[in-house]
Amino acid sequence: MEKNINKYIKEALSTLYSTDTTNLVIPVEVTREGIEGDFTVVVYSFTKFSKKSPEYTAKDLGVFIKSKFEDIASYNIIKGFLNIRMSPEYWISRLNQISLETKVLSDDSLLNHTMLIEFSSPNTNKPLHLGHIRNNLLGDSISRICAAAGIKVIRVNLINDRGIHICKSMLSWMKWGKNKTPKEKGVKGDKFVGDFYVLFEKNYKIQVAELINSGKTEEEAKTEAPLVLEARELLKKWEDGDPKVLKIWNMMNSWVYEGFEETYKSLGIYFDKVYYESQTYLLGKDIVLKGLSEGKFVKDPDSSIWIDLTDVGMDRKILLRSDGTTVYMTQDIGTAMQRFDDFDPDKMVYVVGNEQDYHFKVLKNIIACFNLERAQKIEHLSYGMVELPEGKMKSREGTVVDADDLIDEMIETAAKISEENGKIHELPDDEKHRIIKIIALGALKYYILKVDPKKQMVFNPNESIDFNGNTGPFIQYTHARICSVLRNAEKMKIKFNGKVSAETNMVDQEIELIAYLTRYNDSLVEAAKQYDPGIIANYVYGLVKEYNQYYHEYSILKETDSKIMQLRLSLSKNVAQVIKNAMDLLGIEVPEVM
RNA sequence: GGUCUAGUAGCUCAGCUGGAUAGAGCAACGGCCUUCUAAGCCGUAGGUCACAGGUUCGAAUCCUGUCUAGAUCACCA
Repeated sequence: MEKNINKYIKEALSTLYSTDTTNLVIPVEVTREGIEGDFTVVVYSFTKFSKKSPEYTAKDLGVFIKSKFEDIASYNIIKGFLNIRMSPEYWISRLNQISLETKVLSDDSLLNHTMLIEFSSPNTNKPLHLGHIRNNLLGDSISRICAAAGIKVIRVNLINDRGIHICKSMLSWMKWGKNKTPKEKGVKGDKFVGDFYVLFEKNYKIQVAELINSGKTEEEAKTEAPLVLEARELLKKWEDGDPKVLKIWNMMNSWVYEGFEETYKSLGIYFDKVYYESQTYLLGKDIVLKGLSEGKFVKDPDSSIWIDLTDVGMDRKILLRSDGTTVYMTQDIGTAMQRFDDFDPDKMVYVVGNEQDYHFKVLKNIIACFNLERAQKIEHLSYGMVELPEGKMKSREGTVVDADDLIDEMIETAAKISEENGKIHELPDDEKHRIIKIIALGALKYYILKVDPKKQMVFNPNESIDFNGNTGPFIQYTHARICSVLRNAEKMKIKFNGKVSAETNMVDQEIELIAYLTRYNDSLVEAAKQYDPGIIANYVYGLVKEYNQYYHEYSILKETDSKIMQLRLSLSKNVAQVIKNAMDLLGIEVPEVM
């Protein structure tokens, strides 16, 4: 909050009541609407030092700081609340300071840290869907936020490129693919492979039904269906390194990666390093075997290997199957250790849905068996699922919202709205498309990122994402509008010297805007600490609302007092800059015309 | 059954490390474009902050219990 107020109150407390203020937290807030003042100190907790009523305590403090510090213009007291008004000179100097500031002042607890963050982590048998979009956007935005707060960020993707699910797609293609490639069929690579996965499931289901009809139980049918047996055989061949199988595997995966790459590109997402499960699962296996020999794990009579976590209130968890093949956890152990070796980060953050809370608890415990320090660096950024109004998305019921389709729809809507309301008609086509895409993605990203990551969120595909109100385009629009004003100022040969005179008359709204601008740093640091882009989204929305009211009420370019005009230009310029910076943290671009 | 999340306006969400009168947007209704971009601004209406206790000067916020919803506890990933 406001460091000066903090300091002043502490000085007042120690002088007036000889309070030891070293570890004291001073509750300073922004004064609420409708009450005179800029900051409010809640004094109830100080009555134990003053031995006086809240009102008298507030009065003591008010008198002290008013007489001692010239920043303080006035104060008033309502019950236990000391409302402080800062001097206009103070606010103007703050505004001029912002204009000069380029670097964000971060928190010591964040600087010089290295953070490795894993996000996206797709399977190679399905195209990306709405759930992945939330994951990707969160990972991207948090990476940006932490980097802006002074943390060294390494973005990592982990591709789940092996396992029975891949074999199903492969088998399906080998049987019914007629040797066709995505290019020949004109289909995006990940969709192409995904379709074969669906085809497999379809035929598998038919086989299961037939077996049940011929008298098998459901469980028997599911494990004995010829297709699933073939898929297992394929997996075995893959693990044995059969060159023919590996060739198909490589080919199909490369199709998928091409498709993913396209989706990442349209979302504006990138990684510093990509890990593949196929390259870490054996390392995980080695670590498990080592752990077994060191007595950390136990081997069952059927020779499956387990960790027993009943001491810490959890269950037994399997680490290696009885046939010696690896499970999901095995590779995650390997990947984690590999990354610690590769980058030695201070924090290792996993952006993974909350359905895997238990998995990461167990992972932490397993890593702790080998290296306690490393285990403590692991953090699971657990985010809530995206649900449809009817409930969970189910691929079987065809209710999955495809990522590419959603982006395309957003672009279509943005184009329509721009056609109706926008000012981009006279721009060249490619520029027009660029801006439409910025708006479409702005709407989508803001919609998803403004929600607290921890919370489950509902997405209704029938109601398109809004472009009015608390939305990305609304914020982008305000930026474009300010840019327009500044362009006009230039046309009118109005000079903006970048500095506001200390004698400028200000209205309350102007002070409020300055105060809002000064809070950008706090939001950034808070968002970085909590891994919550929603804090940034809320902040920038509030700023924009405030500015729009002001913009509506006061003219900038028609102002006759030149000092006031400089103030308004400075405010506008700073608001535009902060919008740009804040939206950048969300991975959203802001257009200068729209 | 155990564990973990969550429940705030018709809908989608803020607010939650206790502070003053619980906020936005959407949807509904009514105003404001010959005036810097109306994707905007102003107004009306909409609430037992799931419920019940407790803690205290003060509780949407903290604690306990209950109800509801979701997740998880696999030789799936």
